Amino acid sequence: MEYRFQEIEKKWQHFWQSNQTYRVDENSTNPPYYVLDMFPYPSGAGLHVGHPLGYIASDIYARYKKHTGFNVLHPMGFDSFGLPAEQYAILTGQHPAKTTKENIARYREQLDKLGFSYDWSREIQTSSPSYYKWTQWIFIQLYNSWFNPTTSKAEPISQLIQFLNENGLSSAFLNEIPGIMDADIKPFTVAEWKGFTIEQQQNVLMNFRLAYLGESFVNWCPELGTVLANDEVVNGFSERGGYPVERKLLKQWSMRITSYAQRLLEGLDALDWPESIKETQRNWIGRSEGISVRFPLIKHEGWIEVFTTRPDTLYGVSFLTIAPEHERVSALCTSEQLEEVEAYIALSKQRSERERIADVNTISGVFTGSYVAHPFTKEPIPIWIGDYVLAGYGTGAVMAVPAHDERDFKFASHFSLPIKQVIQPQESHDFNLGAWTEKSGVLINSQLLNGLSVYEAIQIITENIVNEGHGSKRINYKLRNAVFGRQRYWGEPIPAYFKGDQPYMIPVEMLPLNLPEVDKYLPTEDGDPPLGRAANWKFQDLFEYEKSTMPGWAGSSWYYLRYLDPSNENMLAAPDKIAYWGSVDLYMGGAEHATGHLLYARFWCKFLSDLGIIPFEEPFKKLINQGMILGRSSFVYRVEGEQTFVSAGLKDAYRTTPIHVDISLVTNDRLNIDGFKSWRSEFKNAKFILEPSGEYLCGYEVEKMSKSKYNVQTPDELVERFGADTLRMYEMFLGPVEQSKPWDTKGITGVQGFLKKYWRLFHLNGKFELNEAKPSKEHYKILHKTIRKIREDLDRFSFNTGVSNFMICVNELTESKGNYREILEPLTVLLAPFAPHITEELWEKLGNKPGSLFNASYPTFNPDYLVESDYEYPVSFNGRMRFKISLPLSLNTEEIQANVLSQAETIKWLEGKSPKKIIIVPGKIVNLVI
RNA sequence: GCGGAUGUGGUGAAAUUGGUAGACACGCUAGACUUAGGAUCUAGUGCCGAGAGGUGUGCGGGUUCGAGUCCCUCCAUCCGCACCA
Repeated sequence: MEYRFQEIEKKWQHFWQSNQTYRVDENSTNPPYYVLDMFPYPSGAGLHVGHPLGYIASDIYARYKKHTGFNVLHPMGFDSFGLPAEQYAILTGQHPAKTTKENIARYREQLDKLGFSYDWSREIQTSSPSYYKWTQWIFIQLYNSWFNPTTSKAEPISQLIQFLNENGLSSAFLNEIPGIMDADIKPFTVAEWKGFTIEQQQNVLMNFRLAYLGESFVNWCPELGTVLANDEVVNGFSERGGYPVERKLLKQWSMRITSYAQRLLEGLDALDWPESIKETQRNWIGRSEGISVRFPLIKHEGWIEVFTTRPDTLYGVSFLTIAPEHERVSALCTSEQLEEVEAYIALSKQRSERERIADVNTISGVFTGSYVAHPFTKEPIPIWIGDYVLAGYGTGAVMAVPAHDERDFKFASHFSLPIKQVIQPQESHDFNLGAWTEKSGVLINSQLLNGLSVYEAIQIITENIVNEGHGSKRINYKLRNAVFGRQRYWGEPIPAYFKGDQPYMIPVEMLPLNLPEVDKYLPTEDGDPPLGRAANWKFQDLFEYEKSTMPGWAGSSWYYLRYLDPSNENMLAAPDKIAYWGSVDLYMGGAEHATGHLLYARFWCKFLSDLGIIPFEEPFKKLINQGMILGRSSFVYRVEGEQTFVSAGLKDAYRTTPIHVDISLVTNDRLNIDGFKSWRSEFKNAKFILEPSGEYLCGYEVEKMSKSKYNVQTPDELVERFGADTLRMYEMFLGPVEQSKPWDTKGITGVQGFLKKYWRLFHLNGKFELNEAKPSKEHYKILHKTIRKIREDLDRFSFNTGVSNFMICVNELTESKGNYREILEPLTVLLAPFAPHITEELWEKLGNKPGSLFNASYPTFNPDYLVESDYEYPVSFNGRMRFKISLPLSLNTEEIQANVLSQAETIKWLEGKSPKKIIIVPGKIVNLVI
C-alpha cells in the first residue's frame, strides 16, 4: 500500500483540531516545561521556508518533552502591531486591522499544514485590546515606579516622595542613581522640596520615573514621521525601510532602562544563551569603570568634569575636548573665538548622524579661548570643542592625552597641539606614527607616579583624586534610555492625558484605552501624529490624550507571560499560573533580536519581578538561535542578442547573460522547459542548447530570499509535493539548527525516500502486515541503539543527526527484515516528534486508540541489548590504522597484545622491527610504535 | 579597530570525553527491472596511483603513542558593535 501523505496529513490535522489534542492546562502531576517560539509579525508575504526552521525544531523538542513525562506548554501567537501594516494602510486606505487579520489567517493556515503541537486556545495577538490592556497597565506601573539605588530595585514612586519629604535630595544620593545622569536635576533640601509647587514636584519626580516624559536627543526619521529607538537604527538608517535618521531634540516618552544596566549585565552570566548574543548584549550595555575628574576653570566659576578610564595618564593631558552640545560651550567661548565657535556648532548641528558616522576620519574642532587648571600641576590647559566627543556619554567632555589615545593623537596632530609622553612604551614604538595605547609600560614625566606600572598608577592616582576632592569613581554605561513614543497609528495608545503640560495616567480601571478610528493614517496638518485626527481624543471629554503610540517591542516584551493565562480579564496572568509554569525553559528564535526584543523583555521581566508580580528575574532560561535560511537562485543563460538559452555546462562557449528563473520551474538544477516557455510571454518561442543528456541545467547562486530574485520557497508548495513530515525532517536534516545555510531542495527526495521505506516496513504485498513473533537479539539491538542515539541527539538539540540515525535504523531494519511489532511500535513513538502524521497513522493501524500517540511514553534504552562480546579493534602503526581484528572484549591488555602480535598482518607491518611501545586501550584501539 | 562564530569530499554534513576522518543524504558512474518514473533495487564513489601504497580536516608550527578535536602564529569568510574617552 502506497504512502499517501496528503490524505494522512489532512486526516490527522483535522483530528487534532477537532479533538483539541494539544490543549494543556495546569491540572497535571507532571512537571511543567515551557517551550516558546518567537512569535512572528504577520507580514503580507506569508511564511517562507526559513521561518518554520525554528518552529519545527522547538515542536520536536516540545513533543519529546511531552513523551518523556512533562506537562508541556507550547503556545503561539502574533506580534501584530507594526509599521508595514500601517505603511500599507497609508498607500491603500485599508484599515491596518483588516490587513493584519488577513495576514494572520494566512500565517495560521500555513502553520497548520506543518503539524505543530501548538495549543491554539492560548493564541494571543498584541493588537487586540484584551491584550494591550495589560501592555498599557505595565506602562502605568513603570510610570508609577522609580529605581531605588539603595535596594537596586524598582519601588513605588510614593516611597520616593516619602524619602524626599524626609531627606530632600543630596548630590551624593543623586550620583548613585543610575539612569538619571542625563537629566537636569539639582539637589535640594527638605524645606526647598516642601516649598515647590505641585508642578515643580512633579517635574522632579519625572526625573525618576521608569517610564517618563523627557526632552532628549532622539533618532528622528522624517520619512516614517516617527522617532526610533537606538536598536531600530542601523548605520544611520531606519531598520524598517532603510530611511535616513536624524538627531533631534524632542520631548518624548522614554523607558529608563539604564537604571537596570548593572542587573541586565550581571543576569547574563547565569543564562544558557549563545555566547555571541550574551557578548552582544554586554557590548550594548557597555559598562566601563573609571573616574570622573574635575578640572577647575580659570577665569570662570566652577569646573569641567571629564570621565576617564585612564587616570594614570593624567600628567599627559595637553587639552580638554568638550562636545559641541556641552552645556558650558557658550559661556566658555571668548569673544575672539565667538564667530569660529558659532560657525562650528552650526555646522555640527547640520551634520546628520549618518554623515558623522560616514565621516569618522575627518578631524574637526575649534578652540574656545578658555582654560582649565590641571588639578595637580595647576598648569593651564586649553579647552577645545570637538565632535568626536559625544554629548550623551560620560560627562560630554574628555581629558585629551594625545600620546596615549588614538583619537586625541589625531586631534592634536591636526591642530598642532602638544603631545606629552607619560608612559615609556616598547622600544619599537614610534610616536610619530601614533599613540601608545597599550596598558603596559612604566610611567614617566608624572611626578609621584614615575616608575610605576600602569596598573599601579591607576590605583594610586585614583586614590589621590578622590582624597583631594578632585573627583570620584564612576561607572559608565553605553546603554541609552529607550525612546518609547512613536508618532504612528498602528500601535498601543499610551494611556496618558494632559492637564496643561502635566501628564497623568488614566485610571487602570478604565483600561484598555482603545485605539481610535481615524480618517487617514497620516500626521495632521499641524504635524501631530495620526491619533490627532481621532474625534474627541480626550480624557473625560476634557483633557487631551497622548497622541503617540507604543513601539513594536512593547507588546513583545511580556507576551510570554500572557500565554500562561491568556484570557484573564483581571490581571496580566494569575499568580498561581505564573508560579506553576515559571519562566520559559526553551526559547527559539532569530539572532536579530539580540539588542532589541531580548534586552527589553529582560528589562520588563526584572521590573515585574521587583513589583512582585512574577517570581523570576529572567524570562528565558535557554535560548537557541536558529540560523537564517538563504535563498538559492537559479539562472538560465541567454545568448546575447537571441532568444536562445544555453545549458550551464555549455555556457562558456557563448556570450551569455544570466537571468533569474523562478525556482518552481527547476528541479535538481534541471529546467522544466515547457514551464519556462509559458512562464513569461517573452520566452514563448525560446530555443535551447541542451546538454548531451538532453537536459537543460541551470546555474545557481546563494542570495537572500526575495521575490525579485524568484528564489522564495514557500513551505506550502513543498508540503503539497512531499508532505509536511518530509519537510519537517528535511529542514532538520539540512544541518545544525543554529547554522545559517542556503535553501536547497536537492536532498528532500532522500528524506521522502526514508519515510516511504519506513512505511514499507509495515506492509507486505500491499497490505498492512507485521511479524508478530519475538524479534531476534539483533533487531532489539538495532532498536535500542537508535533509542539511545535519538535521546542523546534530542537532549543536545542535534536534530540533524537525529534524522540520520532514523535513516540508519530503517535501513538496517529493511535489510534484516526486522518488521516485528515489538520493534516497530516503539520506533513509531520514537519518530513521532519528528514526523507526527505518518506515525499517528501507523500507530492507529497498530491497533492503538487514535490520537493517543501524543501521550505515549517515550521508549527507554535498555543497555542489556547492546552488550557485545567481541570488538573490532583497529590496529594502528604509528597512529595510522592498518587493519582491524575482532577480539573478545573479555581479553585483558596482555592477551590483546599477544593476539595482535601473532597476526600475520602485524608481522607484515612491523617489517622485521620490534615495536618500541604498544598502546592498548581495551574496547578502543591498539597502537604500535615502531 | 574591538568582540563573537566558522573553515572537513563535487554538495549539505557527521565524528558528544584526544582513539578507525568523511556516518547519513544529495549528486555522480555502472548495472537490474522496465512500454519511461521526479519510481524501485544492486554495486561503486575524498584525492593521487594500474597496483602495492601514498596522501588528506584553511596555512605554518607545537604537545602526544595518537590531533578535525588541545596550545601558539597567521589567513579567509560571516555576524555584532564601533569616535564610548
